[in-house]
Amino acid sequence: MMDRTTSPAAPRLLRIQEAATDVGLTARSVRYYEELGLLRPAARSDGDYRLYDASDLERLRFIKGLRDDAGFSLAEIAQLLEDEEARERGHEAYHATTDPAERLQILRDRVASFEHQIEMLRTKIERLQAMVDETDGRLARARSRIGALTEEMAASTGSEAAR
Amino acid sequence: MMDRTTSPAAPRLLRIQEAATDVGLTARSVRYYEELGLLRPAARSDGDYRLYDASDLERLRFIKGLRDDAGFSLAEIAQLLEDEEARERGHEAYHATTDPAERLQILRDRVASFEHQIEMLRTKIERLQAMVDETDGRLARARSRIGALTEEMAASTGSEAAR
DNA sequence: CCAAACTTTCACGTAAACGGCAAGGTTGCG
DNA sequence: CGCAACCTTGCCGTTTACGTGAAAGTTTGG
Repeated sequence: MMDRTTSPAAPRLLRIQEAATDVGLTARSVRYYEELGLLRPAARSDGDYRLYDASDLERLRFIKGLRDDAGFSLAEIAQLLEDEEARERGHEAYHATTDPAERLQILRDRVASFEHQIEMLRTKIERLQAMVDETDGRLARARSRIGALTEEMAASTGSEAAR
Repeated sequence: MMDRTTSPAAPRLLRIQEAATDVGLTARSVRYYEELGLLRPAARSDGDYRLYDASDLERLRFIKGLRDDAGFSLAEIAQLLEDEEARERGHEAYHATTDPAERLQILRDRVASFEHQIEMLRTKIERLQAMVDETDGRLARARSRIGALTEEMAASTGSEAAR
């Protein structure tokens, strides 16, 4: 009633600066990622302005997450995204056929791809966890020394008080 | 009898190339790390060759682990190592005093430093884990679709066989 | 003692991941 | 329609983390 948008479900497109700050990047970085083939804007305006939609923002957040959190290089990220796209192409191929055998194969490829990605991440996690464990051990030793020391001190004050 | 090394418990020093390949780095990287203040060789030969001992190798492995596994920058690693050294200085200060209160303070600082380091690592782990979880979910969905599909296929073959 | 292999410092080169600026085109508000 | 604010491509600059010599000194087996 009140909302009289022209097209049904307008996709809400953002220009580069807004898209970038939205996900915590700079416009320059976003253009650079495009240059590397990590993404392409959903559309361009008449005047050739880049226009990004929600899925683009998701993709940008994914990239930023991999870069900042996981410390992956943009080249590695490109690889992961290529795998992702292979899965999407698989998705289309999946709907393009009705042959259950073909569909099964597509799904199996997806599974393998996911498993590969998970393994990459798990490897990193394990190594980080090993470092945490080691530090944890040293932390525990320091704490037990604190415990021993405070007991000692309590004992000595106690004997003083007892005198 | 057979082993007639001059000094008792000779520290076994390596020159840069052997030390580097030993831990999976290049000599250049090791020199660069020294330039950044990440480590200093345990000794120098008469002719000024860098000589590394076991603890140097450990330190180099630590650096490499942080760089490769955790994706930390050398600047971040420098920070972590500085914290570590602060702890070591604390260790010396610890043995230099007998005042229990002072010792307690030193131990508390150590604990705080360890806790800080663990938190840094845990943060990274959590973010990676979140990515694993998401991928895991997608993996599960793909697998359940495989399950449904194979059942479907089994059913259709079954009905054919039943006819 | 000598040559091969290793090392030193100094210096320049490079790939990755952007930052920043110039010259010009685009949008959109008043 | 005018102009401020944003965008475009192009290009050069910068930082990080090394690679790659060059020229000279050091070690060590034979």
